[in-house]
Amino acid sequence: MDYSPKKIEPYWQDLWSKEKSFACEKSDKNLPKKYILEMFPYPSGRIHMGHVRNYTIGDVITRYRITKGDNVLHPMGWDAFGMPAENAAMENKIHPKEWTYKNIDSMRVQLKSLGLAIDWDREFATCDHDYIKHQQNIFIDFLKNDLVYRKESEVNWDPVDNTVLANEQVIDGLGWRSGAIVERRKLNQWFLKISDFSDDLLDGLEKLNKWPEKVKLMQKNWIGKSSGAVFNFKVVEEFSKIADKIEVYTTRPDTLFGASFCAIAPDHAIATIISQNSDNALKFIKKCQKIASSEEAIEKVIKEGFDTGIKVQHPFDKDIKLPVYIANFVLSSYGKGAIFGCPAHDQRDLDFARKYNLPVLPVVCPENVNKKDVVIENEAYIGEGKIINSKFLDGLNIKEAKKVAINKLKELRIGKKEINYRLRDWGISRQRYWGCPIPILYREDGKIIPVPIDELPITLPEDIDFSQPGNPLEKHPTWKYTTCKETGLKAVRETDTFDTFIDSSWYFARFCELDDSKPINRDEANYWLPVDQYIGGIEHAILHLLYSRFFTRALKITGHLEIKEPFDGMFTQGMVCHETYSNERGDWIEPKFVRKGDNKQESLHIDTGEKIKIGPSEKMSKSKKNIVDPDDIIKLYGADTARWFVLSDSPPDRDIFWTEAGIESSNKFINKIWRTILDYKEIVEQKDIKNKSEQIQFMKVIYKSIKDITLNLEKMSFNKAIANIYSLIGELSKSDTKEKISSETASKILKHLIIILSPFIPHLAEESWAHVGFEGLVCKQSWPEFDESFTDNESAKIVVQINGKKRGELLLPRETEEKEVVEVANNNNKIKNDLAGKEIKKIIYVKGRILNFVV
RNA sequence: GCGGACAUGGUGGAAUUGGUAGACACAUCAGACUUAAAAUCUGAAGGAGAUUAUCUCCGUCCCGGUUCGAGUCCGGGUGUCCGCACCA
Repeated sequence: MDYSPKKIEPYWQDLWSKEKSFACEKSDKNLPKKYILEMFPYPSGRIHMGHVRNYTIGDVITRYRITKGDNVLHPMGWDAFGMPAENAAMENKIHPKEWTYKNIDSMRVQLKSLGLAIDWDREFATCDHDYIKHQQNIFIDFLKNDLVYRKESEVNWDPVDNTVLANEQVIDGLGWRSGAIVERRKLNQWFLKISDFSDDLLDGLEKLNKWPEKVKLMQKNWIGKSSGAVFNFKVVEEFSKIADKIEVYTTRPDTLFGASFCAIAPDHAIATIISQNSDNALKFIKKCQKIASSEEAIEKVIKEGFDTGIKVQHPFDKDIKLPVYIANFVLSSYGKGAIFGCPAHDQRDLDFARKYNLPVLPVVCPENVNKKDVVIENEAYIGEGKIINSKFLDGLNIKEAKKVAINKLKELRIGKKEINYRLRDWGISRQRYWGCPIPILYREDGKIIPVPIDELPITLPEDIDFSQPGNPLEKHPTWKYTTCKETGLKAVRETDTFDTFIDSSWYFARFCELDDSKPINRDEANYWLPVDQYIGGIEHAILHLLYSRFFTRALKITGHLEIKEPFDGMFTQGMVCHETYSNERGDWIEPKFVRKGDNKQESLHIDTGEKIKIGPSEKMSKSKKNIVDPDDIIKLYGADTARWFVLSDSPPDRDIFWTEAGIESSNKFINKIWRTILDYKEIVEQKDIKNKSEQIQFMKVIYKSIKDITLNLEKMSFNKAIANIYSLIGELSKSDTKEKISSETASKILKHLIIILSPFIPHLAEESWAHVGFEGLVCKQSWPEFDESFTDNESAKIVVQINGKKRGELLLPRETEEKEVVEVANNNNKIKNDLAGKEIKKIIYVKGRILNFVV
């Protein structure tokens, strides 16, 4: 009987669906719970291999936990708002809503064809009116609890299209559609006070011990807590009309005597004043505004400054006067938007000082270097040392000098110690149509008020025009005009929509119960949350996870939740990569159009016969066309084979390289499993009795495998679990094994084997379970316990080393004492020879492992 | 530019967390079955060398260090990938 995924996979998918096998029970306090969640997908229309990998990993854990007897929640939804829908509207004249829901429908079918153990009863999309309603409700609660405010903030502005651009739409400083030079422009926008939680978000990381260290480190650096000082530079008298002081933040108050200039951000208040009287300053500021607003763009730009002519006094020495520059690398959003530069001990300041011929005075002397020999060439010294050239700070180390300098600033009443954070408040306004409307009214009397709760949801108008650039909500003839019910005054709606990160910051709580009456059902959330295992790409390591952690805290303050941390366990999976192919004209070619030539050396286009150049394996992307469509793979090999491939070989947190050979070999092995099961079924039916002592050996094989696979599953080492299965099947399918195994042993092994396989290849497992004649569904069986009495513990291979080099090995009982092992080793011919004529200085023995002679 | 990660045979990876480097696979080669091919089964295999059933040396990106012992720990470097706040 052939293995036919085309027939069996849809059959079992239908059955699971009909029987609601994975619809999870409501909270049952008597049952241990597990909430397994993968990051929900953006409904682009087609699933890609990254999805297959992500959801397969989650599915294996889900199915495994079910067999372990847990009450498992494993839901699915859609992160449905976002720019691609608007782009599709502009390019293909299809309404974003229609486009999105169509995509959801086709992706749901695709996901179901993977055989995922998902509770589809809890499905929702973030663009559903129901979800919008609750999200707007939450926002109003945040507003009432003082977690929201409005301020001016910069955006990328395309002066040709008259529209706001996302960072990804700015390519080398130019708008992606118009090609115009992008400018920075200030808009009034809504912000969430995430920075109030900086310390709490930082401290919370320590307790997240089921998170990857690298993710926690990235978040820690992102929050960027630093200790330093704020203080004022007094502006020299003759410029006092412009300003009397400049406030700066520094983490190096110890280097203050090495200061040779001050620099302010291009949008600093003083820069604005200066630009009113200086065309050159204005020109320079305008030039700075042409740099895109992303931090990356600002940091990469060549460092330049504009000398304002203003001078400030050194706080510790009135006679030292420093020039003030407007500099393109000073960020107004960090610290005070102004710094002092100490070129000797900061590379960026040094580069700047060399460019504008500013003095470079070293004030830190490295250990073991004479004060006179400290010379700064083209490299700033940022290491430890003793302070020099700094009057009252001389001779102190950096740490002491910081303290003394801060105390002095305090004494002079011009500064103080300050803790600063890199994390800034979360700007949530987007000038786009396809997002959740921000429920705010601007009343004609100037008041800004939330929309009354009973008027929610504020939904998007459907009759919109995408032929004009800009936000269609702004341009809609009627949508934004309304009246305030309470006062009867005229009002205008907020036409900005929420950042889509808001949508994904609480969806995991919504899955606990689709409660009509409120966003989050507290009882259900209390049972299910936190998510026990969250799984997603490393690209979300900072923003999405940090926003969700903040949101959960904010939801606690507003009474929606009782916890602070949403995700107890976090796992970041690697990307799916594929070789890139291009023809001689440099066009990218999809892998399915490439075949090997007759000599196997070259690759050819399947239709045209053109030679194809093979490039390096990179992350699958539409732009390079190095995509393999999961649908094609499932049609050709079946979902079980696809699942098997994405789990095997590479560890799940590393990148995986998709290859034709790899998927084919997976398929071959799946077939081999099927044949082995059929063979064992026959053995069971023959009812033969075989040699008894050999049966114990076979049971040892299966129990050893159960142990290895279980431990590897617990560690999420799916590639190793799969290697264990390869070994097991290899052992079981040997003709010798099949001859000697008894009917009874074969039956026991078969039962364990199929259950073990079920999380990985659920369709094949279900089919074999039924085919062999076991009762019920395999997905509802209990995971086999491994019996330690069958695991071989008695003997051990002990490696004998001389000076750490392997010279031989001995097979001895595991518990053998050192004395005895040395004796056996000394009687071993080879080791005796190797030791001959050498003086043994020391013997190191690690029980059951290694014996090392040091000679 | 800043922050983070990774680097082991021809290829993907394993190594009990400082104790036999290369498990398990892919590709390759040889054999069996076959008229033949495919499929399947069996076996070989890091590199170099020798006195070739065996043994020796070299070998985990590069340079240096700690240790009886380093793929694993420490310092320095190189390369590749990810994130940088309006992509999701």
